[in-house]
Amino acid sequence: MANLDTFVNRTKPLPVSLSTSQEIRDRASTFVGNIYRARTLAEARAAINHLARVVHGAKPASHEIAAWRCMSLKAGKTGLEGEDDFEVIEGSEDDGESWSGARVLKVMQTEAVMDVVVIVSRWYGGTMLGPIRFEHIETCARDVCRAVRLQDELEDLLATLSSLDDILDNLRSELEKVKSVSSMTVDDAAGPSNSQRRVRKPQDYSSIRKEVDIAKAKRLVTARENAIKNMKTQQEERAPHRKVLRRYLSSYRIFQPRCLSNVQSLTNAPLSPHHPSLQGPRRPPNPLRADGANGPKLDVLKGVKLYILQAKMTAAEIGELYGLAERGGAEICKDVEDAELIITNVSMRKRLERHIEWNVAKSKSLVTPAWLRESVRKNIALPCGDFAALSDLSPTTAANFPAETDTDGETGTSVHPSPTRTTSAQASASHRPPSTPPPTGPIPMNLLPPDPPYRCDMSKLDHLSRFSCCRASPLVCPNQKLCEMLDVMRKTREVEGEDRSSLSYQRAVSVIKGSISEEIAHRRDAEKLPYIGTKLITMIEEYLETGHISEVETTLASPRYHTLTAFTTIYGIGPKTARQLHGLGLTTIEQLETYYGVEHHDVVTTAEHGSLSGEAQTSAGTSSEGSAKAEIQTHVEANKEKAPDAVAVKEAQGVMLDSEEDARDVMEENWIKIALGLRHDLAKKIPRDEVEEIHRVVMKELDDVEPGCVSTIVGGYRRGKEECGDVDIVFTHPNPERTRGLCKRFMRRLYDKGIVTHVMHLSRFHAHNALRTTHWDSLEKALSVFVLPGHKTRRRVDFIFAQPDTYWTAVVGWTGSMMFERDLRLWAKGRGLKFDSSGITRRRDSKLIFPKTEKEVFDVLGLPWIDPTLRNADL
DNA sequence: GGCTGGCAAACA
DNA sequence: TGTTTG
DNA sequence: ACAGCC
Repeated sequence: MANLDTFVNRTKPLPVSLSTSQEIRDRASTFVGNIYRARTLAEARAAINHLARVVHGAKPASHEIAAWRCMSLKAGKTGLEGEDDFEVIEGSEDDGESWSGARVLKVMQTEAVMDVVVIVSRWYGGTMLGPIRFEHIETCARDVCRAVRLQDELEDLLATLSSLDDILDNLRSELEKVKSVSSMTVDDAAGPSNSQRRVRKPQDYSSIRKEVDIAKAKRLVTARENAIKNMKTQQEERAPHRKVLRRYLSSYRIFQPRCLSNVQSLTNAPLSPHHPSLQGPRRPPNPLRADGANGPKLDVLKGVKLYILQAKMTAAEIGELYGLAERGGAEICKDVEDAELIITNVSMRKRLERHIEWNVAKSKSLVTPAWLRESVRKNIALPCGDFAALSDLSPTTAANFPAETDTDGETGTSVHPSPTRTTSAQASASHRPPSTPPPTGPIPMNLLPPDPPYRCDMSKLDHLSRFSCCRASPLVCPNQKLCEMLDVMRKTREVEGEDRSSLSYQRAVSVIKGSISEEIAHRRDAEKLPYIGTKLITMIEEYLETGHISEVETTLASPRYHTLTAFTTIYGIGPKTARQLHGLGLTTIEQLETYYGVEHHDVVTTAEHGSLSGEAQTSAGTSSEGSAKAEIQTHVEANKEKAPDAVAVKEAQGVMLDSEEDARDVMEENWIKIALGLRHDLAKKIPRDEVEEIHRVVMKELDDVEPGCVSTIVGGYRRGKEECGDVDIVFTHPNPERTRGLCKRFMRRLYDKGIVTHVMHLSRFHAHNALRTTHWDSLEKALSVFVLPGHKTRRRVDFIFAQPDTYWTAVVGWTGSMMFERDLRLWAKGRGLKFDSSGITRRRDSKLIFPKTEKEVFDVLGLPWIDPTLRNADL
């Protein structure tokens, strides 16, 4: 063997299959998939050849169907200029099995694997399989793609784990050193406190690797992180000088771009720092940001007036630089004119002139972000000349260097500008007292609402566009009555499960709301509108002549319509379930309650908190509940009584139900039961000022959990509704690492404090798997039931936590309205983009785009700016 | 005339 | 897996 | 069971 190996004389290792799928056998044909790493076309080709000729050499397959996706440098590019230097090279070959290569490629695209080649081999057995063969081929391909993704994720986790282990070790020994020096109290150590300085044997994670136990790896990572946190607090208590600690923390952070270790183990070629696999969803946190923004205050830049030009910067970088500037004690100017020093990534005069006048620039010192980083790191204001951002300006940059002038005298300017705000886009921003600046540094300007607000240029809107995101749709339109009638049609179609028809009516409503500024007086006013066809014209004509629409009237006269729509108002009951329940013979919500076994004390939540709410109580309860009210009293007094009562009611009406077999399926203790209990509260609209109060309370609580967060109230409130069905809030934190898992932590706290009574839905998103490696926590959300302290009525509040990079797409995505969102996606699709609330992706190459402001979301999509209050495309 | 119409994630 | 949610 | 696109 050794001889053979030397004989083969290869410079590269043989391709090794990263994963092999299960064999699929169907009528004498066999399918099996393999996946190989391939960073270039040549590597892909080598793998294909190797599989076909060597691996399958003894028993050649009839077809070796292959597809590849490689991220590669564009010709003549270095990779140093950013993501634009890269492109995706993808392709496929059928090897006689027509169309199949493309199918494999499609699977790879949806599975978002990159830098791999997938080969599905088929041994043909003599029987034609028909189209089913494509399913087999795709199954094999999907198998191996998913396996590789899991492997990648696991390797990432293990790499993190071992680096965390190292840090932990170092921390332990440091801690012991400190202990032995400072005092003799050894008793209160955390963790294994064997004082011997033993060298840790490298942890054995091979079983995790073998079992591909991602869950376990994740648990271990969390455990290590917590351990480190504990050590850190201990260390801070014991040793006031934190330099050592910071060194370890920063080493941890530096290691965090875990994909780096992965990628490099696969190839000898060092990766450019801009390789998209390092950008993309899992962005490598800048190590300097980690302890840059949070480190101790310095005086290096005291009195230096800085302006940070945000053009060509990522949100993360902006955050980092603001943090550094704050830490260095610099004064951050809102206006270029006030500044002496400009931090910028722009290196070309033309580009700069779009933001700053040339004459102004000439009087300043323009440096790259590296200057700020280095100055803070070395704790000395470095000469600017070495960091000139524009070579044209390097003389003035050096000459205008402000730190050289005596700054100590200007004590007046060293007052902190403190642009810090914890805020929403609304006027009701919750301000932090100026005396206590947040420990996390100032909030980057781009995360704050724009000042002044964007103006909506009506002339740019296309009122006859097919997309509601190109139109201005006010809350109420001149044809509101007509819209309400059409919405009745929409609703019947919806509850009846006729989606297409429902969509048509919804479109019609949105078109009318967005395109007509005056009342429709004649059918020709409506005829020119898109989505208004013959049927809609007929209805509109009838409305114009008679003031009503017969089809709407008959619908409104139908008990079934009212039952179904009433049922669907309950959280968790959609059209299908509503129809099922109706089919069971249930017609009122009260019957639903008995059906689901809701007990009355569940129902009347408001009264439960205090029987003083007699008024609210009667208005909520229907007449049939007159006796129910009495029952509640007895429940509260004597709990023993309630069970027989409830059962009795249930039996009385539920006899017929018991005969239904599948009725039991729906009966389980579930959200529907709880939602039924809360229905009176949840049906109530929330006035704007209460929305604002909820927001204030939420921000105050959040400030204790994680200071420095930014938020925007979205949803109907932001669209200007006077009364809202629920409250939606989008949050982020300038430091991306602060947002991870924050949703869960925060909900836990609110729940413990009794502010949130139910969490119906808690999620970690794994959206936007656009690149090879999985990325975590693009968006987290919680749907909750919330009660303001001191209030009685429970409210639906949705919490959405976004990474700073995706903050504005999240805001746009959650501001709505529904129709506006659908059309945003549709519009984006038409322009080769994919929009959702956690990002914008260019379909061609899966490149992620992170708009830095809400306006930029619209710019990227090529849309005119539309004010939130004009996004009411639904009724 | 045939196809599309928004979408992903979490429950049950 | 289908249903519901935003 | 409605409308638009190709």
